[in-house]
Amino acid sequence: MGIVRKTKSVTTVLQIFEENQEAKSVVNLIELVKDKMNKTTVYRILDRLEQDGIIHSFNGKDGLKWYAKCKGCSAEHHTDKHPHFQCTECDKVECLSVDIKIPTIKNHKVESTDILLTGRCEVCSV
Amino acid sequence: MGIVRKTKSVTTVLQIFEENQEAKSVVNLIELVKDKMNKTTVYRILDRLEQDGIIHSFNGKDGLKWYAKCKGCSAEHHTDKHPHFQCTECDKVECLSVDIKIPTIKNHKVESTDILLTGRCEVCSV
DNA sequence: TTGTAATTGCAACTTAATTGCATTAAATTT
DNA sequence: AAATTTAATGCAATTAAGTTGCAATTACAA
Repeated sequence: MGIVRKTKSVTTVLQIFEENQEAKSVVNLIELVKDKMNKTTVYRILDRLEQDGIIHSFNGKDGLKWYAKCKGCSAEHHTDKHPHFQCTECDKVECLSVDIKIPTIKNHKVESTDILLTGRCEVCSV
Repeated sequence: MGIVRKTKSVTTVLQIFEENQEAKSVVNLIELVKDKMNKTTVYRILDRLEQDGIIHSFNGKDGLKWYAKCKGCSAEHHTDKHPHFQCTECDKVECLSVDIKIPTIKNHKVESTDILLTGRCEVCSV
């Protein structure tokens, strides 16, 4: 179990993810709530929210950790095979709802799949 | 252009990639050559080799940077859409030669694709 | 209201990666 | 073969993401 007590900090972080579906980097999140809580707290809350399947994490193009709200995950069944798209121009990340087929790999037991597409987003591809 | 002079350090790093097809993390590479060159040199050589299309880089499951030898890349045409597989047990990374179809994303100009599969490798899945 | 254990703040720490600058050494020219 | 040029390197310091230990705080159940 991740979150046990619904503290002010937890509520604050959750609100950010509920405002829109956009993924956020930890760095970005820390900046957003820097007047309300410590960065360690942010890391720990994100950990717990992910354990509960409320949000999911992935690495952005620069290796930084990003989080976004899950649409159909629980603590037990944490399926997030959807790909992410990061803009090379504005760095923004979107969750994509396309389905990508991964073939089985001989002699390998694939447990998770991380797909990051990079390029120009709608706004930046003008 | 990346590499201009073929120094001892460059040769040393290249040899490592030629020994086998296995991908190596920068941390691992620095450790391997720590008696022969400075870590800054390792970072810079890897940068240059990648610019020349001799090796390619990607992020491993922990966000660390990994490098592996390219099979059909040049400085101009750096196509590396092959996925990578990292073992959750031994951390080893392999380049996979399977082809994964990425659908076009509406209003997005996809420039590159990074796919990282994680799970148990052949050795660790016993 | 009180007890207790989860949560937080803070400072220190770890580690990957970068930077500036003086020095060294490939490789070209003389 | 020596001189010249400048790419490449070493080193120390720095930046930044992420972690840890511990004391103080606070949610919440009894």
